[in-house]
Amino acid sequence: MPVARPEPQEPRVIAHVDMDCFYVQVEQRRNPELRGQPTAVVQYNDWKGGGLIAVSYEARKFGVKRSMRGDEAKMVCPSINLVQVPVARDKADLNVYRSAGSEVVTILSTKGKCERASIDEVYLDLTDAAKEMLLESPPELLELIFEEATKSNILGLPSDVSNREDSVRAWLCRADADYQDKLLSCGAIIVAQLRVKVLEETQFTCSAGIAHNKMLAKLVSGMHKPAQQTVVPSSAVQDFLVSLPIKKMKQLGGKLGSSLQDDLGVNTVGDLLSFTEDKLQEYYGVNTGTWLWKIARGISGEEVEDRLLPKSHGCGKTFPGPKALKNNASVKTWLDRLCEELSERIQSDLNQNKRIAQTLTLYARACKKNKSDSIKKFPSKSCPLRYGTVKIQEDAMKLFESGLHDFLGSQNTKWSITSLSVSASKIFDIPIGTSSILRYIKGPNSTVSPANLDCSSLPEDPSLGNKLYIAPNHEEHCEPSLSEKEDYGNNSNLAKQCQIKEEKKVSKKLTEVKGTCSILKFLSQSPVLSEKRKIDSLICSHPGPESSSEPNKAEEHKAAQYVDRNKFNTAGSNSASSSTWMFNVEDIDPAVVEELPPEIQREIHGWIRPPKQSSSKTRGSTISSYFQPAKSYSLQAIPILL
DNA sequence: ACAGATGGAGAG
DNA sequence: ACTCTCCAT
Repeated sequence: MPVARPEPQEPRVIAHVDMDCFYVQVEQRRNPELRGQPTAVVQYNDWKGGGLIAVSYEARKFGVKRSMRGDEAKMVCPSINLVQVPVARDKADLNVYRSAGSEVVTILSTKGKCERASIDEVYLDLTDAAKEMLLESPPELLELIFEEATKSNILGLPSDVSNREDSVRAWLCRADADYQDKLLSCGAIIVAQLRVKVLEETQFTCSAGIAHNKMLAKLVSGMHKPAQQTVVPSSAVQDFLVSLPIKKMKQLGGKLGSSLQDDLGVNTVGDLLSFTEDKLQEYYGVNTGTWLWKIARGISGEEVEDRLLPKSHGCGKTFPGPKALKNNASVKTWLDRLCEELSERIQSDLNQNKRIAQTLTLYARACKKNKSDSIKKFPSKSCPLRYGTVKIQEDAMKLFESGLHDFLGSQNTKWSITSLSVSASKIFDIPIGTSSILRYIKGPNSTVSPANLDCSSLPEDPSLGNKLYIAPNHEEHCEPSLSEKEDYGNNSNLAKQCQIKEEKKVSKKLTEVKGTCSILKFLSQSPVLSEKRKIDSLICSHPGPESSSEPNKAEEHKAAQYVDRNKFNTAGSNSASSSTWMFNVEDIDPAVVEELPPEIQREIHGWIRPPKQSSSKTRGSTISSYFQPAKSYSLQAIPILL
């Protein structure tokens, strides 16, 4: 349910920028012959020509609509070009569109706060930029108003005049405008500039709405398309809203909008005005009631978030009709593919944006061939996200089994899965200072790089367990510098140890480092390092954090340790060119953390999520707890930035 | 059952 | 914290 936000007192300048039939434009850039042609982007061609997900404006003239089938489109528009979405791992792969969207965001985020609202839409808060322009070069003094800006559509301004651009120019420059409208004029000019820049640098056109809040900006960004922008002067708001069909309002396109129509007889936003706030709260609760009352008056306090990246990553596929998955093996096949893609995407998010996802969720839709209660939904399931393709695949499969268990209940009927998806959410920036762990290990001013770590003479004897050897590349390898001393204080056990060892074994090439087993294990296991090194000798035998509390999983965990030796091959598959390494919590020995200096400990604890409440009460059944994927890890992943 | 894929948000 | 439902494109 929508909720009203406190509105800022100061007038704002907000823009909503929407790419015109974006996927089509991306394909047209790739193949310029498609420009100016009726074109649609379609996914999966095999059934009735595939489903349309973007339609060019030339094709729209023929009545081609999104979510038509390719065959239908051909019927109404025989000359249409149907371009297929790229396919990877037997599923649609939208990555080309995602990165094209990023190109646009990069440009649009240069003039103020920018919120990526979707793959092809952003909100901008241009208040500051507009104010600045008003001070330094107010439109009324501008000799040459920016050409594109004069093509704006100004709500409330007669548009059927012969010299439209002149009247727009006059409006943008009028000296007697109130402060708010002057800011909007500046906003319109800035947006026009941005749109031209987007076109120049990406070849993509877009449309935009400029208003005092997000709601109005969004409402009008699509009013004049393609490649146009629309301004909403505050004086035009009321007239514009009164006649607006209620369903056109964002958030009212669904059931709430229908309820407004069917239950209250509200068909336009104007109709809403006759209801008091109390009355609306009575019908729809205090939150939604207040929100409705305000939006009817064009009031929306929603802020533009400063966020250029998505909050989650998901990938899924539907298995309609006869394609439904009917056994565990086929589910596993598809889940593995989906997880592979998801893993790649969170890995590149980590590498490129230094962000970590914490939660893995599995969604599915299922049918029971039983009879009556086939309306029952397949429950979604989440668990801590562990990096590495194989881990994600394993956890996702466990989530599926858990969900299926709940879905079937006690019944023992046939089932079929019509849709599967996995998603990674709760994504956080890696805290600054993260690299201090590696700095610490490497020592100050060290030029040690993974390649310098000498792992060629690692002990063959697994019983050496917690000892690994690292070759310093110069004497001061472990000597804390002045700043490092400040950072870590005097109780730097490891540094001291290193230092002592260094002094003792000054003649020796290898320095023994105690207590850093897990971290060094990680470093030495990285594919960046050596491939010939014996992995077996590196496997530490420290117990997993959950093995004591969940005896029934101890064995499983032990086995997993050995299976997991491949994890870095997948988690860091492109780590040769990457600047980030990941390892999972089970790869770090808690005892190691205690040996680290407080500063480092604090850093690590900053990444630790409080452990979940003991699940033994809520999940009493042995069966269901068996199906639970790893839940007891309090820390899923630790990044090391190089 | 948008025989799609992806994303965001609020409520319980 | 997890799950469900709704909404948008």
